[in-house]
Amino acid sequence: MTLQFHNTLTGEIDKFESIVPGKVSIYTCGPTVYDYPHIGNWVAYIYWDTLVRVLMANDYDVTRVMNITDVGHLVSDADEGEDKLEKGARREGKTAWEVAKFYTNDFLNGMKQLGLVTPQFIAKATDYIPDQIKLVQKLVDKGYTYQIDDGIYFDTSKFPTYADFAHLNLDAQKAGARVEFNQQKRNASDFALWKFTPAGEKRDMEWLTPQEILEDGKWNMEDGKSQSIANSQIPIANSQRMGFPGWHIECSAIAMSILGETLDIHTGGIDHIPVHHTNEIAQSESATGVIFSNYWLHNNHLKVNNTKISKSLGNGYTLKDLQEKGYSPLDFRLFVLQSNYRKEGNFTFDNLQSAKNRLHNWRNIAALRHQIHDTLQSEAERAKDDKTISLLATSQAIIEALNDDLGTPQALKIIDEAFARITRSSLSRVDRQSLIQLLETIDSTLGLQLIDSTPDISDEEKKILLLRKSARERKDWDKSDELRDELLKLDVIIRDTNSETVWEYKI
RNA sequence: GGCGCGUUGACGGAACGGUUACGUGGAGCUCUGCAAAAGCUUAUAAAUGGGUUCGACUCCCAUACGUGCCUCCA
Repeated sequence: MTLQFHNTLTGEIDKFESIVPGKVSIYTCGPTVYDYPHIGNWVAYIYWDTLVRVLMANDYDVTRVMNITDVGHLVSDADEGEDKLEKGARREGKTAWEVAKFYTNDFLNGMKQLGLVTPQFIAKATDYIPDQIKLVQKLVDKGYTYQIDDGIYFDTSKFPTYADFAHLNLDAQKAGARVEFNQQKRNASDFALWKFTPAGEKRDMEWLTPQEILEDGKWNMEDGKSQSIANSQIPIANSQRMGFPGWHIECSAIAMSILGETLDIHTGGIDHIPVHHTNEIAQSESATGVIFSNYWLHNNHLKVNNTKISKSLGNGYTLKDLQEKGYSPLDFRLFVLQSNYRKEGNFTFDNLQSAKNRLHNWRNIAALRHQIHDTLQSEAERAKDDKTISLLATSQAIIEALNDDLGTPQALKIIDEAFARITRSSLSRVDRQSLIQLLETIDSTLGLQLIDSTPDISDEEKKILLLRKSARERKDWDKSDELRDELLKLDVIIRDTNSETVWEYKI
């Protein structure tokens, strides 16, 4: 099976081909750091992490960029309303910079807990202000922009394919819109590239608006009239017009600065299709004249108890909430992998429990590697062994399942079937090396850390096991049960099969 | 008001125009020193009504319900 993904750009499952053979560039829309991420946010990062792991399993050299939106952009697509970071700052009595730093660290910590591969570039928007200005400059120079009272806007009517990506019906949307648009905008879909700090305000995060991106060195004053900055009546301070980037410009600027004008893959949530990604495409392709990204992958959303997660409803659990209820980030990771990234998921604690149990069972399989010895049989004999052969084929089957548009549910099924073959057979017939190899494949593609999370039992515990073995051999059942209880207290469960005794983790 | 999506068993969740998905949980049986595991069995699976077809969970139409975007949010 070749590597293929559902591409929003074409609406089809497309065979993946990178621009440079063997190398792939990916841009992932990252978090806005003004609050704790909820489980719905994490779903996206888990799926895109799987994408990266699958590409690596196919021997691609992956260069991935994820932005951190640490500059306040506005709360709505209409470029109106309160700024999230400034709002968060007020809520917590901190500056926007402090808020951004705090939640950036929290996010990075969450990534670590979930076992997400760190992107090669984690780009903070505030570190790329000059790049963003440069991109605005380019669009100004090419005539794609216009300036109104509150900022510099992109004229979407100058990008004829604007509606194509999201299959928008702009006229119908305008007619049905329930929000009022900024009356100065030429088209309802026009968006801000650069916003001016409102007169008389001081923001925590603001930068000097370069004269070059302003129209003829003029700007509209509050009375709506254009005045020249050369006018000596205007105080010098006013000529230093402060501003900040619009909502969409950072992703284009960061992506192209680091990865070049055309990316292989751009990822994000489906909610980004109609506005954010549509705007990214418009501004990027207007500036460069070449296609911005060859593949666009979008993850569906997660619901909680069949209702959507939203900040305003306050039903978004955080990783910490899950941990307080006894579920680890990896339990959640397996829960997420149980469904396809394009399907709307539904989170309930029952479902999470189901994933937790599944992971626990898998860990007990992984622990078997400590309990079997390297087989002494020859290569020829090993090749004859069904179990060995099927375990080796399983690794390849997992990768092929994932290659087909990130088929994580199918991959999990393959793992279950392979593990079932192991539990059914006598331990002496399982080849240790091929089990380890399978576990390594699972960990590298799905990030479940089966190997790291399943250490061997202690020497003390092994000693008890041996004592119990001899007690059983002389049919001293009282002693045997006593030793079994002793191990249970140490969180080791044992079970006796026909030929041997197997230990498992209690938790 | 405009545009779109979904509806599979107790729960989660796949594939597929005809063949047991798989997992988690429940019940029963077998095996077993006990326990556990495993194996086997089991519970009216495809929202509803039509249509196409030799045959539909799978394709088409309608209805119901749910839900998403257009407004924060992945």
